[in-house]
Amino acid sequence: MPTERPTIADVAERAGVSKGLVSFALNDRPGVSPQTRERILAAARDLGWQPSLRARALSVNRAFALGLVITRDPEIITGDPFYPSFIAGVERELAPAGQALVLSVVPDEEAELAAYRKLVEDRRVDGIFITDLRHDDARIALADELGVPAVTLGRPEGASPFPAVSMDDRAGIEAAVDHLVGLGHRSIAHVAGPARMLHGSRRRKAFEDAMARAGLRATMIVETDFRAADGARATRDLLARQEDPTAIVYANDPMAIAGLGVAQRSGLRVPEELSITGFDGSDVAEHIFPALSTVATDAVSWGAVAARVLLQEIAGEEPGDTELPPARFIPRESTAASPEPIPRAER
Amino acid sequence: MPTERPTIADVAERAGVSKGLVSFALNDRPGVSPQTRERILAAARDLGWQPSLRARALSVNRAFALGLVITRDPEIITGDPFYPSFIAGVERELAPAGQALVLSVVPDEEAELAAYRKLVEDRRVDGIFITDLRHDDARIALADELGVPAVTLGRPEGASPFPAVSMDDRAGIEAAVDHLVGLGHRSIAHVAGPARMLHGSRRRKAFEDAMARAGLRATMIVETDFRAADGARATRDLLARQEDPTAIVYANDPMAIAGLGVAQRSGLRVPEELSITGFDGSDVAEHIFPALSTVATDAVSWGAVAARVLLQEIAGEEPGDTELPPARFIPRESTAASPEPIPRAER
DNA sequence: CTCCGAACCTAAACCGGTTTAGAGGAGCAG
DNA sequence: CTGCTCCTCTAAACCGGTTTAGGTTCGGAG
Repeated sequence: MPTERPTIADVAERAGVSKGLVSFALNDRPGVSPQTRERILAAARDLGWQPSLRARALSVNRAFALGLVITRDPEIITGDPFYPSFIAGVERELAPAGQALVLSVVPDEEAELAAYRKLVEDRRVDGIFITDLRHDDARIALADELGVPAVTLGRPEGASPFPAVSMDDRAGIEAAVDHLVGLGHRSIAHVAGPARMLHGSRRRKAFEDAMARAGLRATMIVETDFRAADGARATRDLLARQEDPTAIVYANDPMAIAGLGVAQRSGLRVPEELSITGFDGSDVAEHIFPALSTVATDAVSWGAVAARVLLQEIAGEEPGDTELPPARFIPRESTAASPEPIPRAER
Repeated sequence: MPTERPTIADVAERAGVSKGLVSFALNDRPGVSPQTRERILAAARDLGWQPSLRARALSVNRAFALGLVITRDPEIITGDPFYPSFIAGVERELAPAGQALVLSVVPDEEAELAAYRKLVEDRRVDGIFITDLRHDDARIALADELGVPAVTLGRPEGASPFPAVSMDDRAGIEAAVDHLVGLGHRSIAHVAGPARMLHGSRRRKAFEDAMARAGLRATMIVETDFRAADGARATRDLLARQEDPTAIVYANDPMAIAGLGVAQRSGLRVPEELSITGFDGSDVAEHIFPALSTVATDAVSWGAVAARVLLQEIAGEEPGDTELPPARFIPRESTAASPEPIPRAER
């Protein structure tokens, strides 16, 4: 049976000083003579004293934890390559700082707001991550109302009192389009994410801009919910159209992989007859056949930097916005020269 | 500016009673007259009082949180379909109970033990989940030493003081083998998980048993680290052997998808020339071509039940071991009748 | 020799709850 | 009327730290 864990009072007694002085010594604060400090530290060591995070939390009014809420239908959360890496990056910063991550996974936006509110009102966390920004994102106002430090992944549309950590995903999409145009494609479609999600519409805009710059019309765009099933549906839609795309730019990898499945199933050869690009650099995308050309984002760094910024903010500094290296396009096997434009009927 | 949040003392003053009585009233404990109780509740409501979790944590010596440590190389964590669903299930139980989940993601086993220890010694959590059991798992002893309630996913090998929540994954593997044998396959290989992970070796054993029962020899088994890249490597190994498998049973979906890629790349038609099965029922597996026959596990329920058991344990009950419905095999398109056994040379 | 300030330290308040010991009053039995 | 019990409630201790106000001691300046 583990004997009662020693408290600061035990240390004080053993060192023959007052509680307060022990606290000073242990926190490296001035006003303690070197000998006494040494004696106190020795006593603490002898007793195997460890600070009680709870007592500290109560007296200094800090949680020593950060909060993240992920909004995903639990049945379909699988397959998203972003969060696990992001969290690993966050952890990389938090662990050495003695902070922890409190995670909530909720099914919808209503529950999301409630979860953030609860986390903050319970004072479980000192700051929150706001990921997957949406248009008119209610979380910005909520965090502001709650007076909690926050960091946003990407810059929100309106004014935001919080620092943003952004990664230019436009560059990756543009590079993908440029790559395809360079291969002779002129009929390029885009399977977009939800328009209400900022990165969904931003990638779509990037697609449109890149097409325009290439002198092409971006007419074939299908909106999805980012899920593999919807990526498959969107691909079927596109392949059923009059004007047949010779290339499809997907807003994420799971949809691209599902789209590849649809194309292959309908007898289309990839990349000979249809080129495909993904987004997010998931592990498995590299190993399918043909290997998926995709846009890699460094979610690990994103998490690490966001965590660092949030900690700075909590510490009272005023970190500015941060721009991470842009997402970069990785050509692999799923993209190739555009086929001769042969009317579908003759195929 | 949010005015200072009211404390229990404010409520007491407004209701004209002592702090202690307020605490009694708010916790529905006997010894408070109905009128007074009503007055106290009204006062709390008027002031918008909310309990301070921190103060409560300190006085009742509880964290109101559970801990989970995930061990994965951050660079390759992506693609694992299990944890996101598992966590969603956990959350489903925790949120209504007013509990939170503290998550750590660490790169290796050493850091894993340190993370658990830190979580518990900091008293950040009241109980821990032990997932991905290994042989001679040091975490059992650690949890025992720390005296922290725990729940294991699956039954560990040795004696364990903790309740286990298990899902029979053997059944799924056996069903997969039976399915393949029924299709005429006799040369079936297995791409296994790490032998030191319990579910890795258990699935392998299930494979061997099922093969034996069918009167077949389980000679073609390759061990991997569960990652897509290693699944691809294992597949190349198998396809390079003398005795050519007509079917491969993979220990998880990412490896199966990668293996499919390898097969297709080498010109093998799936399922006509090679049948493939996966494990875990990831979202995307359903949408590739051919759609992956796989074994579905209900990770969401697993999380929910594990959380419930852990909460019971913390509440002082002594929940027994739980057995979830077994994993079940879902035949799709990646499995078909065995090809005629034609020596490779003639193909 | 006196006075002042710095250095070191103690005692006590504080964070915001829970819990215990016991006070006071009402109701009831004897 | 007395004594006992039960009910309701208060005061204070407690959880384990941090922080503040203030008390000693000592050396050096005047």
